[in-house]
Amino acid sequence: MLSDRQQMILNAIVDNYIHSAEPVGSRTISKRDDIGFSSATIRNEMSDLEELGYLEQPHTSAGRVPSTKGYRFYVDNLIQPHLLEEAELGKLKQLFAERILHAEQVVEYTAQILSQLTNYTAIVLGPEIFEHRLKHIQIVPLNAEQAVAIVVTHTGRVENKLIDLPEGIGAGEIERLVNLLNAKLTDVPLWQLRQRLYQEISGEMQRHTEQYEEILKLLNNSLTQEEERVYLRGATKIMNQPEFRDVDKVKDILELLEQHDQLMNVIGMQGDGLTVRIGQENQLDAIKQCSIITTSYSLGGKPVGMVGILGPTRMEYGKVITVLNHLAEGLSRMLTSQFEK
Amino acid sequence: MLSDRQQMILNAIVDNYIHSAEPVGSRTISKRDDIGFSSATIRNEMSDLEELGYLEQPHTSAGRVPSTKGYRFYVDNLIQPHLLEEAELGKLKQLFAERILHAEQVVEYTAQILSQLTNYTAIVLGPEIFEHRLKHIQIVPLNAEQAVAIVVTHTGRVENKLIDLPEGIGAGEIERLVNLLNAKLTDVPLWQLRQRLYQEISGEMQRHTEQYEEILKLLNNSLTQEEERVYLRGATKIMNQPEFRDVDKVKDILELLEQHDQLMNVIGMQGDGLTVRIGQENQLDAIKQCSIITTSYSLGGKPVGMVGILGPTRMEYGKVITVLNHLAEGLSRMLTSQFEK
DNA sequence: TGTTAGCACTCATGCTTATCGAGTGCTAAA
DNA sequence: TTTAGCACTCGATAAGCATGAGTGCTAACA
Repeated sequence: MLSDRQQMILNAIVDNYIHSAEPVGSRTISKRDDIGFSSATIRNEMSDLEELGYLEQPHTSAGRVPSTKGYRFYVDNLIQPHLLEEAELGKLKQLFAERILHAEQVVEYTAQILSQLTNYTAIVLGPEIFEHRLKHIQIVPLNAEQAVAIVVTHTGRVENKLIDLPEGIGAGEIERLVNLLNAKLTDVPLWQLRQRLYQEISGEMQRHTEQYEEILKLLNNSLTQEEERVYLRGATKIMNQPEFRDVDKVKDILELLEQHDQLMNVIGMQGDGLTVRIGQENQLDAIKQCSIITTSYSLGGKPVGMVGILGPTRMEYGKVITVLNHLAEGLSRMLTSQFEK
Repeated sequence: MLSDRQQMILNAIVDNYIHSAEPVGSRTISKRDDIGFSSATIRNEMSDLEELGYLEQPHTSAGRVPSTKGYRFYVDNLIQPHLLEEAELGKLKQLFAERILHAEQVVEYTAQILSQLTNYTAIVLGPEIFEHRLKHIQIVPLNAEQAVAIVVTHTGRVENKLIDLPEGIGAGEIERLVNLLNAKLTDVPLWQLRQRLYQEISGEMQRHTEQYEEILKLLNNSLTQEEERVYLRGATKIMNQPEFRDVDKVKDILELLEQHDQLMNVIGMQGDGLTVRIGQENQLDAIKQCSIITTSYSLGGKPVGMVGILGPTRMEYGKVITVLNHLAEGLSRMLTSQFEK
């Protein structure tokens, strides 16, 4: 275990490095007000901390830089609560004061603000609400061959899909089917739709033509699967970091971020609650020099989505964590109050 | 006016530079099979071409590089038809063979393929169909306070918006209103909706409560304005270009591309048909070292959207123009056949 | 008169060498 | 246990130099 003094020094080094982006020397530390030792003493401790794996030296005559293990210790044990500025809090409050927005829009704004506040890349996922309950189904024929199928959930989410109509089906028949579907399936959770579709309707079905069967299949395929949505903001912020002045490094990261399905791997595979993944701890090579902090937000106590920040390992952990917590809490409150009626 | 030989040499230089990204020397040109002159002769011509403003010299003892004026002449007069490879044509055909897709999805795929084929950044706009005619309006109440308003157009586009309900309005009343709206407004072009809403309905209105007025206002505000959609793919491709190995240059460009409203300025302000905007000819500083090629695609002969490519000034103009033409034509055909029924 | 060979000149690039200084590790004294 | 002192390391920066691609100019040639 690290001694108090070692922790103090480690803390000072990480703090310093986070703000300077330069390897930290012993003298820099000994000059700090909160440290009362000479540079020689610090040097000895630093040497020990390096041996223990908390620090690294880019080369012999350079200062020290925190290792992944060092950051990990910092995040787990040393981090101090960060106070947000008035202006920052204001922005958050403003976001949560918005009304008349779809959940998706809220989430989109969230990403925007998150990125603005932290100056890092924001990734926001969801909300993936398994409890979406069917509020209304509608089929609008466009012409003899095509129609738009629309599903509205109790949360106000609207999904739509273009479908090919079976040949020779009339407007009246479609209307009858839609009425039937609405009567039988309203308030059914979307994830149950598939089985209920056949359970409830099959009895009635026999009295109708096989054309219904056709349409049901289409509905089944197209509307029971909700697409997950990822919002990405401030992807270019990473280029502000001095350690990413290299086009090749940046390219790998931005290419990763461009693929939204990959983003799910980056942010989605984390547990609920606050998670910090530092440097090497990341699976994907492209972001082994980055840290990712995520947390989940919830609806009625149940986690439904994620907010996350991607930045350099040399990230302002304290601030980001505070912002994320605020945001997730506010989002949860907002969603819950809006949809739990 | 440039002599035939000058044109030949300019063509050779641009060609060479496009593929090598290095300033082109007189010897390189004189060695080409299609040029039968010594390097000294070429040197003289190059000197003249520079004086005329078609070429530039990075420094005294370097080769020549085309100026904006040089590229312009190349594009306007020298460019030779480019033949697409079998595989490339295949990808395009495959795209146009897709069925049962919303126009937006087609456009999204288009951007994807465009970027893949050219290895540059693809920007696709639209389709902005002013002729969208109303097919169906629906209002689905979620609870006592909120509802989702949905508009379906004859092209299968679905727009939706969350609205606050006036206090004390009942489900029956909403249904009556919706029926009225559908009866009166079906087949009205969206852009006329605003005026027709009041024209047609005002007579009926007087018989109903002012709550209708409230809802009409909401519909008016929220649904008559269609949002334009920009699709961006392959933004990171610019980093493959040797002249963009500099993080600061890249940053400016990517930051611009991140703002979708700015993209409209980049791609939208062009005329119909094929447009090439080279380097300095661009308004925005961030892309003064880039070229943008755009063309419009149409529905029933009327331009409704744009496809464009953003790359370095040193762009493969011939190939990009060919691909864009193919694509715009195919898209137009596809849209027209799908929606002009 | 147009073309080309020849040659001196320019200048970015890459390599080597020297200098500088931040920072270290070790030793010995306090 | 702490710290002052000192030799040492090594990246960063600058200076000097050679190289070579490419030019412009001149003079000879067809």
